[in-house]
Amino acid sequence: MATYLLKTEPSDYCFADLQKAGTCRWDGVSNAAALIAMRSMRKGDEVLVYHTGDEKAVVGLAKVTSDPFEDPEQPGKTAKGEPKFAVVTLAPVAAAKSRVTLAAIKADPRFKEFPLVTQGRLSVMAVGKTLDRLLRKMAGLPG
DNA sequence: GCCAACGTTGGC
DNA sequence: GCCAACGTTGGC
Repeated sequence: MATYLLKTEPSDYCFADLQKAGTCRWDGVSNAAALIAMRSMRKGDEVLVYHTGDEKAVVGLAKVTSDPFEDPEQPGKTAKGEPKFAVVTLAPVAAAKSRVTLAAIKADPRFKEFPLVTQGRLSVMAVGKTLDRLLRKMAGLPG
């Protein structure tokens, strides 16, 4: 089971909205690198939710409740037959007991190659096992 | 197919 | 509000 990190602008769609709704379809991803990560997700994977804007912190954990599928609003396949604009559905797992800020992540040398730091504009990325464990520990999230 | 111009994102 | 980074678009 893999873990990913998803960025969102909290004024647009925040972790609290997901907790309130109980489920959501994570769409709107159009960046090529981010879509590759979306397509590699599988049902049962987990995602750390990161808020950009004023918060700039990991705020919660959610579960991927579907395999990637075509965005009904933008259907289409890639040359490989994968969904062009891949989306998944999510369900909330837990809010972070302690939000892990971007500043804290940047201050820790173990994150120096983490895409959140090195590729500021990437909105969906896989999180390796080591950093996943570390982030969950820092956030007070279940492992 | 290359490259310049432009737009968008996100941190400061 | 500004600026840097980077992706995308459009002309050639």
